[in-house]
Amino acid sequence: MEPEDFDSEEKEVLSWDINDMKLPQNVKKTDWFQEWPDSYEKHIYSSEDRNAQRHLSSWAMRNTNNHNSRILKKSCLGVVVCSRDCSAEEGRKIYLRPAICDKARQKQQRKRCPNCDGPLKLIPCRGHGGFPVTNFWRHDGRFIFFQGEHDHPKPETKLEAEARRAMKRAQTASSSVSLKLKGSPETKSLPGETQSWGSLPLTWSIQEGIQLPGSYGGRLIANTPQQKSLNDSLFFSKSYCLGGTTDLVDPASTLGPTKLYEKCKLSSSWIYNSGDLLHPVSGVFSDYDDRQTWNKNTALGRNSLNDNRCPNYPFALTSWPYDLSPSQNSSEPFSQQIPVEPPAAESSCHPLWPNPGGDLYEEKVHVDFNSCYPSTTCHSRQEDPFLLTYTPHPHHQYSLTGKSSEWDFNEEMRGMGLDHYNNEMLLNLCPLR
DNA sequence: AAATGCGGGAGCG
DNA sequence: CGCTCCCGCATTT
Repeated sequence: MEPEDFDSEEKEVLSWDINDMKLPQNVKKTDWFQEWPDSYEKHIYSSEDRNAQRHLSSWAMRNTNNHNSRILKKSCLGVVVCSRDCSAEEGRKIYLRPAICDKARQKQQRKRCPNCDGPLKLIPCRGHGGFPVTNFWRHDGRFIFFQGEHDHPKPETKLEAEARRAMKRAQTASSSVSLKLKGSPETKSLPGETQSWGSLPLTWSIQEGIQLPGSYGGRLIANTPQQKSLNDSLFFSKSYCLGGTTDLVDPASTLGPTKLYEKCKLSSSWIYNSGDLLHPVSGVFSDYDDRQTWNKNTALGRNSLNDNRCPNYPFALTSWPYDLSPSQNSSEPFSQQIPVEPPAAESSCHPLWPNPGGDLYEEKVHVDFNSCYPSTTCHSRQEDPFLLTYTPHPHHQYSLTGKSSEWDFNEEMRGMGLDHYNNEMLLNLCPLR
């Protein structure tokens, strides 16, 4: 669709900027939550969207003070990699999620690579003209507006990271037991949480390859119109890549965040339709104003978190198959030689675990499958880092150039039955098997 | 323990 | 002056 095809009202909805005094309130369709907003994107979410309410992102984003209480600004922390650039089984690289808390992050960097025990290092995000990618959120009326962009490999999602930690703990516990039995010195390795799980081959698979249900493995986001309306199904759709937006790479992404942002402001050319993203750009959310509103909504229990019936496992798997889209061809040279992918997912184990942590985006997951449409189209360029990491075949290494974090193996996976992967994944993921 | 959000304050153009 | 980033604090998860 061409911009010209929109009437003035539609243009208003498409041309807003997070900094506008007034944001469009005549939004007919809200967007499905995007876990991995990349390139320059703008989205309008329902104020009832839990993910949006929480200003979530699979990218490791930290709050940044912009001295504007109405607009929440968050900047990307990048990704934690092995300084030795080691490869795990089948060439998988280590991409850990940077801790959001400064203190925790410093602590994290003192830990060792779970795979080779080498030192870890944080690769800062330079997606915005050399500076960290920024996301903006603003609550306004019944909507939550998002604006932002990214350009590097994805780190593991929050859920994955949590899962990994949980797994590590479990491992530690079990190794302690075994140590006592065997008298082996594993416990000493606790410098980094990674160690414990690092010893588990399976872990890697999990971390990298799997997405947790909860982790709004966003990569799978579905953008079909139908999906949008299903707030409660959001997670599900994401996980399963039901909708599948097409994340396109916007040239603007090469610009710095600020410039992009400005560029966007100036041009109302993006076409962003909630479900159908014609022109993805990174986003900023603006729902701040209505925070209370959502809180109320949330309080109403739209999505009860207690609902644990969602199948954790399935989600994880789903992501892959759907991540087909070859990257967003980002031609941008990644400043780091290291592919910043999403941090390994700890969550990988989730599938098997009875809802570790219990808070994995719970709610939505259980969601109605009916409402989801497994579409083959899904996929957004950015896939989950994990997904990427998971390399069924050694030769499937993905090249992380620029922002694109897509791996070739995705292509291969395409066409393969999901079930097949799921099963395999599960097996691989499950350290306890 | 971490994640999140807020806001003071410093540095820079 | 506007913007960004760093840092500490408080609250939530």
